[in-house]
Amino acid sequence: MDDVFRALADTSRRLLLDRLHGQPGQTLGELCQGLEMSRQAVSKHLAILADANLVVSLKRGREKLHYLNPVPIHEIADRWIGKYQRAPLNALAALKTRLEEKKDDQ
Amino acid sequence: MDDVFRALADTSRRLLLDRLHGQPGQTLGELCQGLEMSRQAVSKHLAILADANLVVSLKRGREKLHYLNPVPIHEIADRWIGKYQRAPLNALAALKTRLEEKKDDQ
DNA sequence: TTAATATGCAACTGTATGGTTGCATGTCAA
DNA sequence: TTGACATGCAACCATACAGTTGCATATTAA
Repeated sequence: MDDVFRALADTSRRLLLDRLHGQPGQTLGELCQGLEMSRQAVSKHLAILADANLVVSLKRGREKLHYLNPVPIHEIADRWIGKYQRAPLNALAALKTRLEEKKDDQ
Repeated sequence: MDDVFRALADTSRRLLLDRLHGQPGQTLGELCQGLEMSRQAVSKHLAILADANLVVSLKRGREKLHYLNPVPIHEIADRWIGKYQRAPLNALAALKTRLEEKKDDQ
């Protein structure tokens, strides 16, 4: 799961996921279009995303088609975020008002 | 939102969130107990979490009480993960079986 | 006031990371 | 077969980052 969090930490990689979500099966070259990065930079990002299993790929001739794999994101949502969904929002709201009352505290 | 993803990328910081989730209002010293890190390392992590608004704190005398703020996590779940929840799992499953059929691709 | 406690700040270090350039490999088309 | 195209690999660079050590500041208690 660490791989997934690490992979998601970078804006460029989240952008790539976003693009693959919008249009699945894009090649490396297609993913590069419109980006400021070099092809090799994109390739490295894709490798990191693939290591985290967030992207799977399929070779077709000299091209490589890339697909978003939402499963790790689902798992994070279920196993990790779910835990914090049950966090006491009301208790925090009360704390926040206390903090706002005496703003000098930082 | 970038701050939040960055903050969540580190295992130690997720551990700290976990501890604050289990027992809210802990001081820096309390959070250090049982960890291998130095106090300053924990302090830095807390600063990063605070920048991302994942942790809010409240000064009480010479102590500083730390609380988990689940709001940014909720926002990520709603605004970001929600988008991928609607990703076509079936299409991917089909792709995966294709990949497994000819494993030499990778 | 003084000592102990709790935290904050700053400088420094090693390593991870994002990015580049250059070249190699593999595949398609003429 | 030859050239163009798509991708892969390796070395290199600058910066970010996690962590440390050392000292400063602020609060409590004797």
